[in-house]
Amino acid sequence: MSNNDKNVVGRLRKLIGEGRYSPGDRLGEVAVAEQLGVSRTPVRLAFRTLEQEGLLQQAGKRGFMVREFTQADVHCAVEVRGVLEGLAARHLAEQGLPPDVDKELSFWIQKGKKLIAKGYLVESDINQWSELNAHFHGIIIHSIGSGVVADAIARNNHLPFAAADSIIIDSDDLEREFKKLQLAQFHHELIFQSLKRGEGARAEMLMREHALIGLRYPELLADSE
Amino acid sequence: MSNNDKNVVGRLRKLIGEGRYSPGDRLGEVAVAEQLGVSRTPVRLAFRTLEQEGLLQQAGKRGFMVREFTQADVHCAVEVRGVLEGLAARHLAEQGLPPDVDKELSFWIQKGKKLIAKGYLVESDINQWSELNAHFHGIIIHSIGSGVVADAIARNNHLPFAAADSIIIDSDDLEREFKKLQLAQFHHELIFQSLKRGEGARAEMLMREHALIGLRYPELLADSE
DNA sequence: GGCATTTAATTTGGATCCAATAAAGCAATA
DNA sequence: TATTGCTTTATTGGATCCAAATTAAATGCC
Repeated sequence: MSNNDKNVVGRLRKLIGEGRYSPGDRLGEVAVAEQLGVSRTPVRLAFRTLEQEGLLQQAGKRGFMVREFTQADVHCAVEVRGVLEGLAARHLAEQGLPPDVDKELSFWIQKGKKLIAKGYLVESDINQWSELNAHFHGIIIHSIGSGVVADAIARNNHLPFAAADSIIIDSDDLEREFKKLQLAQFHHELIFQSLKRGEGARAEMLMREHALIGLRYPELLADSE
Repeated sequence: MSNNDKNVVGRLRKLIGEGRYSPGDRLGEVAVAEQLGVSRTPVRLAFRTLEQEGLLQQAGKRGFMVREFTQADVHCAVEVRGVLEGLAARHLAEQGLPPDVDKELSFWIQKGKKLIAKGYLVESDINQWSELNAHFHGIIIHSIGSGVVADAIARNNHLPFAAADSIIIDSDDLEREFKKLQLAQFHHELIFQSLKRGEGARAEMLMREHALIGLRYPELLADSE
C-alpha cells in the first residue's frame, strides 16, 4: 500500500521470478529484511501478500518458503487464464459490445495489424506488442459489469509464467516469434469479430485457445520451418 | 499463520460476512484492533490478507474499506467457480479417473443418494449435505495434477456468496430446498458418470451448469409448485 | 463572506522490543 | 550406539514507539 511496502512486495516478486530465491528455499524474515535494507515489519506484511498470491507457501510450522511449480502447474495456470478470459469474452459478447469498447479494441487491433504488416520483427517491436496485447486483453476483462473476473485473472497472473504477455520468451529467434505474433494478432481479430457479432460461445472458445499460444504453439511453429 | 493471526483474519471475515461492517465502511486499524482486543500488528497483517482475498479494498490514499458487491459481482463469482471447477472436471476426465478417486467419489455419491432417498429434508440434513458436497467438489479439484486450479477456486471462494455450499440459503422452505438438492445430487451423478467415461467436454459443461444451481434454479423451482 | 494557506490532529507505515514457540544441539542413560 | 529428554538458540508473533503523510480545521487575507 505505501511506497515502501509495495516496493518490498514488488522487489520480492521480482527476485523470486528471477530465481534469485530458489524453490524450496526458506525465507527468514530477518535475512530478507537485511537483504532489502528494511525492518522486519514490511517484510512480514509482504510475506502475507505473497502467500496469498501463491508465490510463497508455509514451510512447516514456521516461516515461508518459495513455492515450487511443476510443468503441470504452468500448464494449469495458463488454462486458468484461458477459461477466465474466455468467460469475460463470452459475457462481453452476450451483453453486446458497447460503442466505446468497440472503438478502443479496434484501435489496438489496428496497431497490431501495422506491427505485423511489415512481415518481420525487430527488437523494439516486442515492447510494442506487449503494450497492445495488454490493452486488448485488459479492455475485454474490464468491460464486463463486474470486477470479480478481472480480479481472479489478476491473482492468477501473479504466477509469473501465467501472465498474458508471457508469450514472448525467446527474443533471439525473432523469426519464430513473428509467426507466433502473426497468429496471436489473427486470434485477436477473430475474437474481435465474434465479440461484435455477439457470438458468445465462439468468443469464449477462441479466447481459451488463444491462451495456449505460448504453450502449445512453439513446437508446431518450429516444425513448420 | 499463527493462531491469533488466523483468528483475526477469520473473525474479520466472519464479521464482514455477517454484515457487521457495512460495504463502504472505512476500517481503521486502531478501531478494529480495539474491537478485537489485539494490537494493531495482527490487524495490519490481516488487512493485507483480506485485501488480497478481495473482501477489503483501498479507501482513497488511506486505509481500507469493506468492498461492495453488486448483483453482477455475485453472478460473476459463481460463474468463475463454474468455469474453474469445470476446468478441473475436464482435466480429470481427460487424464482418466484413478481408482481411488473413483471409489471416494462413489462413496459420497452414495451418501447423497441416501440423503435424498427418503423424499424429504429435515434440518439436520443440511449439514450432512454441506459435508458431502464439499467432499465431492474437493476431491475433484484436488485430484488433478496441479494445485493451481484448486488455489484459484479457494481464492474465489473467499467471497462469501461464491463458495460451493452457498446453495443452502433458505432453511425455512425445506420443501424447495429438497428439490434443489435432488437436482444437485443428480448433477453429481451425471458428473461422476461423465468422469468415469472420460467425457471431458460433458463433465466440464455439467459442472458449469451445476455451479448455477444456487443462482438460476430457485425461481424455476418456485414456479413449478 | 468565501477562498486559500497554514497548522493541528488523526492515522498509517516502519522500527524495535519483549515474549512465546519451535528447532537444534547436547548430554545422559539404556 | 541409539534414543530420549533437557537445555539452549533462533525465529516468529504481538505490542509499542516514533516518524511521515494525509486529512481536517482554523485562521488570515482578499
